Amino acid sequence: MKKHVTIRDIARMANVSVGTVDRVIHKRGEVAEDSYKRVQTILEKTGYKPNLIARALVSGKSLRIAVLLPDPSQDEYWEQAEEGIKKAEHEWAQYSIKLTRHNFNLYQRSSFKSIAKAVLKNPPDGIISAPIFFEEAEEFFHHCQQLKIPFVFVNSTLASAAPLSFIGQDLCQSGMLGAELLHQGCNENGTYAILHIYDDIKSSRFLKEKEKGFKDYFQGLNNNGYQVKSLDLNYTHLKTLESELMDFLSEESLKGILVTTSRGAQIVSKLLKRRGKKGVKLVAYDLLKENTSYLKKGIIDFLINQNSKRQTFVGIGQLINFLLLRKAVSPKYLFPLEIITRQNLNSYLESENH
Amino acid sequence: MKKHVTIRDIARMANVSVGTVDRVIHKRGEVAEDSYKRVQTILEKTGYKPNLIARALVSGKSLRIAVLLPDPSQDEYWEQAEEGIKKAEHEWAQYSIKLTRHNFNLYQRSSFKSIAKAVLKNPPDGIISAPIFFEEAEEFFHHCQQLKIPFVFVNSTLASAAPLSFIGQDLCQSGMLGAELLHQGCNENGTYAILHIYDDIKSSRFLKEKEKGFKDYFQGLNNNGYQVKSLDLNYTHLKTLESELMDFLSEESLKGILVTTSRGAQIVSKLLKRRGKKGVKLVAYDLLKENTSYLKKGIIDFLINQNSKRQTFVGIGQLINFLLLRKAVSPKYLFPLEIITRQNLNSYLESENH
DNA sequence: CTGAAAGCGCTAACAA
DNA sequence: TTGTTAGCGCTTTCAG
Repeated sequence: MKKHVTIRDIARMANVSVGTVDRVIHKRGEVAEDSYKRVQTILEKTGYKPNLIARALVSGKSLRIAVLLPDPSQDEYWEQAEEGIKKAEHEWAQYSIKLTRHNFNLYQRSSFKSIAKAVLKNPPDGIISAPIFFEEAEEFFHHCQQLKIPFVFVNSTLASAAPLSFIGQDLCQSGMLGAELLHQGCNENGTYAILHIYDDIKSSRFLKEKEKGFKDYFQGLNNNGYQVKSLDLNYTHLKTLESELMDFLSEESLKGILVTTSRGAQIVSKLLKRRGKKGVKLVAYDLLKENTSYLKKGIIDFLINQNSKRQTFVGIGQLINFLLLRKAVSPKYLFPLEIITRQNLNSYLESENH
Repeated sequence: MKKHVTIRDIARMANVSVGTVDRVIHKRGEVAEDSYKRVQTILEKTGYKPNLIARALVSGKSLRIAVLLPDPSQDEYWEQAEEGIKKAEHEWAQYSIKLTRHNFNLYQRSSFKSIAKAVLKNPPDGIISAPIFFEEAEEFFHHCQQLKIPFVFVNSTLASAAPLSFIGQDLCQSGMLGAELLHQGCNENGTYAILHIYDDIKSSRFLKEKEKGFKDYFQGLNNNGYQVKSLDLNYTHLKTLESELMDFLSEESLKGILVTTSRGAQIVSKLLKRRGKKGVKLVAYDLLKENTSYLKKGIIDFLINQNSKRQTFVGIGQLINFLLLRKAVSPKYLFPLEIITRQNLNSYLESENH
């Protein structure tokens, strides 16, 4: 009865041809004012919805999307991100999407700069990236905006760059969650610490957001029995790092530690295992191999999953929705803060397959 | 260069027409043996993948899917399931899918029987359902199988019925998780209980799986300091139920309770609030309004999310993938066991919007 | 400025 | 048993 209205239907109703209707739908001009208005009203009145299937079919032209992310071989987190890219590639194979990798060195801002530049040698239809290096990213994506190349961010964002979409998590809330996981259950007074252990001092920008949440949580308790510490450690001198950490762990009142980086989690886990847990809780991030192994052993109590695989998968999807299917995309796509324990770990690992 | 192989390409390569190729692809016979084999080999050699877009476009016929689920107005869990159905309806609007609701009474097996029967008055192309009433479901879905109507199950399954796909969670593992959440942190000895509070005694089948996991967890600890209890209570006499529960809560050694049903969670929360938490941990299921409210108040410590909304959403998707896009669907689609606390609740509620 | 027409890849009805 | 052909709804030339 109320079958789907097609472009043909409205052409008939407006006494014009399908070509004209298409012109007003895509606002590509060359339409007489009155025809335009006539078509426009009918479009609205009928609530016309284009058939995305047909649209995708006809535009056999293959999109080219640039993947501007850290080298997956440098870091397991970004290796998982690459898996999401691969999965998307497979999922959207029908649309003959062309993804080209542009991997930069995670620890070298100059690398980002040059690799990013190379992307524009042959401008793609869209870009997926992570603005890890603040200034460089800001400059580059401003340039993209001028070139009208849409881009999405995963993992972290850059408000000033106004991406088509940001796919990630609320980092401040994530810090609060970390605090809660350390503190809940045995509501003991004591010292709770947030540890940042990294290579490049400049990536700390995002870690500070987690730290804010962490501190806010304890502040909100209205209880003076807690001491909150934050510690920034540079990874470059492993020996001194370890001894500094051992000092830290020897503190009697220490009740819980949130480690914000994956490297950090591995080091702290190792040391904590060596000296014995002694009631110190440990919360870390992401389903990396070492992390899940320490989780199983009971050294790590909880993991918070950022799901980098799904982030990139969704990111590519958003880009395709926008570029190919011309669907609306939400500017912010925040993932839930997933809590992983020994007992639900497998359910997460297995559902990754979907 | 290596553009996508089309049905036309292989027709040319096999010296037949597209019609013949189509016939062998869909195995609808009427093809000479040698043509068949020739086409088949070329199909395999080229690794031909049909263009799902084109396929969906041409089959303009609208699928009719029957939704055979409990009345959403009876229960908030099933209300959320209905939201997933609505979301799917919206998501797939392009394909002009027709969903017809057949809601049965959650507390009345006879209702299922008659409503299910009505579904077959005008046989749909596919069915999404939840086999809550064992015998009735078994009989009905056997019938569906004979009629070659594919069906998917959400929430719980029926192995003997061999659904096209089951979308849900591992209930036994879910029980283990519940146990872990109660027990972790303060590793105190004491009594841990699993409570089933329901209206219809026969739905207990699924609850027993959770109970098994719950018990297995404590058994696995190799520690005699724990006492594990399970309690089955019938909801019909609220007054006696409450007094029984109060007795139960008064036990000194009680450390934690896992409540397996949503009604149960509300009653236990109320009572626990009245008499004071006194260190008793409470874990319940699902993001229902009352549950989240008790979670925020700190009466409930953790919720395990079964995500009925996404279950039905995915279920419809599986059906459409199979019926319309002819994609392969996995017979089991297990969701991760999501842990909800005060600090990540909002991140889950908000991500529902996607 | 507008309309007619040729496809995108696949399906199915109809001829041969 | 085969090949031919007319669409599915939309986009995009290319003539008027």
